Amino acid sequence: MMSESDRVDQLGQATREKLKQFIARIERLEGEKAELAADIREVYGEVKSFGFDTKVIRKVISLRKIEASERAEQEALLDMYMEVVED
Amino acid sequence: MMSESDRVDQLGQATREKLKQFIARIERLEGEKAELAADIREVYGEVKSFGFDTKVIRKVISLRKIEASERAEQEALLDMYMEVVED
Amino acid sequence: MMSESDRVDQLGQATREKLKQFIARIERLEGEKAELAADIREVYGEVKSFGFDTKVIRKVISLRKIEASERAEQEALLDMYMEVVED
Amino acid sequence: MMSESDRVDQLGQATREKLKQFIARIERLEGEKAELAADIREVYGEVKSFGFDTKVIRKVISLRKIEASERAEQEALLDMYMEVVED
DNA sequence: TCGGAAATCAAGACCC
DNA sequence: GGGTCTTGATTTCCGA
Repeated sequence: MMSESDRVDQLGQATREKLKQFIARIERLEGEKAELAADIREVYGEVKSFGFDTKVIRKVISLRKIEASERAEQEALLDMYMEVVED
Repeated sequence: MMSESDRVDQLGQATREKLKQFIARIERLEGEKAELAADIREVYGEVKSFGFDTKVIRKVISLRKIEASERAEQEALLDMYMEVVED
Repeated sequence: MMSESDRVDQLGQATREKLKQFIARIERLEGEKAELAADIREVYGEVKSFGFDTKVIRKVISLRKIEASERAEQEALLDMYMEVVED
Repeated sequence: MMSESDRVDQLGQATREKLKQFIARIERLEGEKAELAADIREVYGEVKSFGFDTKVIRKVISLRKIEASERAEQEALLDMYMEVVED
């Protein structure tokens, strides 16, 4: 059977290059995402040291997220109605 | 190396029986779930043949689902406040 | 601008009633589907507490599903042959 | 019973302000995080349209992540040794 | 009906 | 160790 590296060798140089670029882009984006996650954790740390209950804060934020998505849904629904009217 | 069937043969009869029962239960439940999915698709078919726009209906239903979860979140938040008061 | 509720008001009473019924039916079916999903999750819980590897069980079930659909395909094929013979 | 808003009113103005700031910061960070997640999804879309198998790419990336953390572990170990030598 | 895009769901990681 | 977050897999959905 053909080994993995043999197979990789058969990829064109350009293809291999493209592959490397994709991986690099994804890894960079994931790195930034991980940094943001760390930042968020840090803020929660501050929140706690300030005497707030992080559990409640989390719940508030998740509630607001749901509210936002409800607004988005309502707008989407309204847009659909508008289209009906326009036609 | 020991083949899969040899290995299965080494399971006790009772264990094998139990395994078959689990699989049967899951398959039955998944079958029922699939039936319900088919029923839902069918209702959307009726909806469409009735002249309603299924896209809108879907949006309405997802909005109502979000509303329900918002209510749940609000209750959870309220519960947390209540605990604070009780303590 | 005409509000959404104004527009809904313009739907005939019967149409509105029908719409409500459709939504109610779909929501009921989706509720039942969600219950079954919960049941299935529960069975997997039992499976695990029984010492089986759920990952393997999942694979077995998906294989059996594929086999079943293959069988169905083969039967369909056989039916076609049969029709040819009959005709 | 005291309403939620009554209770919030009892918080000092400064405290309330601080709370709002924390929530705003977290929501902003989460927004950016969500954008990055969308970007990543987009890149995977490109990957696919380029003819690569995303499953394989994902596996490569997760392997590289593990390798990176192994390297980090080894460096940490090496640092420990170095400290011992230095002391 | 197929294929891709999106939602959903469960498992694993990870932090507290 | 409990709970939350994230990821990966599966399923579902829609358009072509």
